Amino acid sequence: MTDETPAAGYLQIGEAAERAQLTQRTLRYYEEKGLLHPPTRMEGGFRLYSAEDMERIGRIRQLKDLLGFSLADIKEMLESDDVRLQIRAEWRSDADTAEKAMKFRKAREVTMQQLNLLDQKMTKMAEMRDLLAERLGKYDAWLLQWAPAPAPDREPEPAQAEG
Amino acid sequence: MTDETPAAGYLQIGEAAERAQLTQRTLRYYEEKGLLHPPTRMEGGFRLYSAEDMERIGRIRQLKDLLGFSLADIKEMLESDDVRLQIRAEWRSDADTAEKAMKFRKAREVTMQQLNLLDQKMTKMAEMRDLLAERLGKYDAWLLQWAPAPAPDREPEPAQAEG
DNA sequence: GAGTACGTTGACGTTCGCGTTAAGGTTGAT
DNA sequence: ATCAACCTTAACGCGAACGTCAACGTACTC
Repeated sequence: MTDETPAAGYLQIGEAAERAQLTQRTLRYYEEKGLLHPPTRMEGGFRLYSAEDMERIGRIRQLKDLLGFSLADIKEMLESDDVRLQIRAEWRSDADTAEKAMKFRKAREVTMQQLNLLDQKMTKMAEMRDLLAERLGKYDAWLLQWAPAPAPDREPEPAQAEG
Repeated sequence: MTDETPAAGYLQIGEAAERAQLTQRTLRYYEEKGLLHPPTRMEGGFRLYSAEDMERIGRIRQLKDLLGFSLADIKEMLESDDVRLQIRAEWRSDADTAEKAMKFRKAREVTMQQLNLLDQKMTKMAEMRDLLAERLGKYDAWLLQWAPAPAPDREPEPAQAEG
């Protein structure tokens, strides 16, 4: 049993950082900034990241790298996620239905905003893509006609446009 | 003829900044960092931005806001654009075809990279979108069943997923 | 119990992407 | 000639998002 993980399924900050492709400093920084909930600790104080923590870290990377959001923005988005999870956790509590509905509506609204924002970005990106694709086509046409030397490396398939 | 523009079609930095929704400082900064070619100047040294300059500025905004790229990244992307424009400018020069072909291949390659990068981003964004949409659906289902109070604000149409 | 690898909390440093004076020159109208 | 509006460069400042020590504690092995 040469177990490398100190507690089943939990990761120390070193492993966690490596798997997430981030530095330890960054993880601590995210925690400091409230993007990550303070993870559980070992007796001695070592941080232990759960699978959920790792998921959340992944989300952060996504939102940052993919959409280029600031950590502040990401924090907001994650907090709306938290609302959702909290709802699931409270599910069995007998708070009256109206209250639940309120939370749901809140969560729904935030989700909607996120979705709309994403759609906007995607639309614009699609425009950019088309422009680039067209440009590429022109290059290829020219090269085909004037320099029939090496076949084009690889054709990028049309992203997801199909009739 | 109360003409506000000092030279036909050219804008001073004030107007340019306003139209581009950026600050003067930012324009100067972009120039300083090599993202913008030094614009032509008036006798006294005032910057004069051409329509092409303005287009380029627009591209920068797009790349920054939309994709969240760093200015360094954007500079690279723009430089590949410059290659393209340079080709068009040199078009009439009688450099031999082989040389042109080289440049075209170079330009093609860069464009391809940009396109692939965009496709990657779009794919991931689409995944995120689907996730959010699904989540939204669950909220709506719940609300519909348990709290038939206010009709949902507006339905976001499925961005471009069909098939 | 000594060593080594890994972790902890500060605290200061750095780069990016500008914002903000400061001090002065240019333009165009009066 | 003067004035306001606009511009110039230079330089310092600033928040975000970490990097990088320093000093010290923990965990596990031998």
